[in-house]
Amino acid sequence: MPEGPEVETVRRTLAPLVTGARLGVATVSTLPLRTPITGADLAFLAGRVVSDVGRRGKTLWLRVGGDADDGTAGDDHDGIVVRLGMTGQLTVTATSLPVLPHTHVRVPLVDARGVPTGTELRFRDPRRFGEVVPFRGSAGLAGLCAGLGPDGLALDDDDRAAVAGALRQTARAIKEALLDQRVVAGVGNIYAAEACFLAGLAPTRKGTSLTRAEATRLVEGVEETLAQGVLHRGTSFSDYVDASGDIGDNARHLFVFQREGEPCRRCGTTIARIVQGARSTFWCPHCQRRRR
DNA sequence: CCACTCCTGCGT
DNA sequence: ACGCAGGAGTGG
Repeated sequence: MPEGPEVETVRRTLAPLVTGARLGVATVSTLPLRTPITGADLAFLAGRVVSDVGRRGKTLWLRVGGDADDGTAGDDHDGIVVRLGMTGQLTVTATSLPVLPHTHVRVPLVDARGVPTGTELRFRDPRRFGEVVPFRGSAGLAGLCAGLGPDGLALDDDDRAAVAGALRQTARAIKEALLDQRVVAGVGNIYAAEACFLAGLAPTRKGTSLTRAEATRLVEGVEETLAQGVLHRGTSFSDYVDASGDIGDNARHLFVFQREGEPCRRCGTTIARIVQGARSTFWCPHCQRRRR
């Protein structure tokens, strides 16, 4: 997926397209997503106005205000959470454009009288590891974000200290620890490897082996690589697109991810690939020499 | 800690 | 035919 920078790019491109817009009646495909839903589960959206598009880590949400068309009273904390999984796409598309295969949720945008405006929100996800989950009331969104650590794109000094401390406490390899959304939210397989590179640390280093200075560098590396990802509007290898359907440009700025066999951009050493926790890790054996 | 699961698609 | 893919959860 779509890791934090990609989800943030979706949020930034989606917000101006839907904020203040009124939603119509959602349609939902029959194939189950990670969390199965039906059209009835999204019926509360009809007639409501999008008030806010938010994100924490890889979790994106739309909140709606006002009351529903069916007369039931709305709560300003109602909405939907969208998780993109590996191949999810959340776009605003002209209704006239072909509906691509694997499109699972469609929500038309309508005017005050309920007349379609000609665009719709679409969630497409070939592998169906993603999900669209309705929530009602403030406790609903909080529950869906429970367990997420601080957002890696918005760390304050307290967060930085907490993340560095958590990394120094785990017996796991640092690259695997970075994938744990409870430690820091929004880091996935691309940016975990990139953060280790920027910190000059072998991805196999145990968290408990890090000095304070190394842990601080690793947190800085996380922040730097995530910020670079947003700057370049996300990394597109296959499926990722923003809310307008545009790909991101960050792949060409990566130092190690998916660069096995290619020369390191810093030292020319051949980038290596190893497997950690059943997932590929790319790294530069020279720039990330193991110390200790 | 690991292995395995959910899925589809693409490259070799 | 097989391995691999940006995620995340479960069960041993």
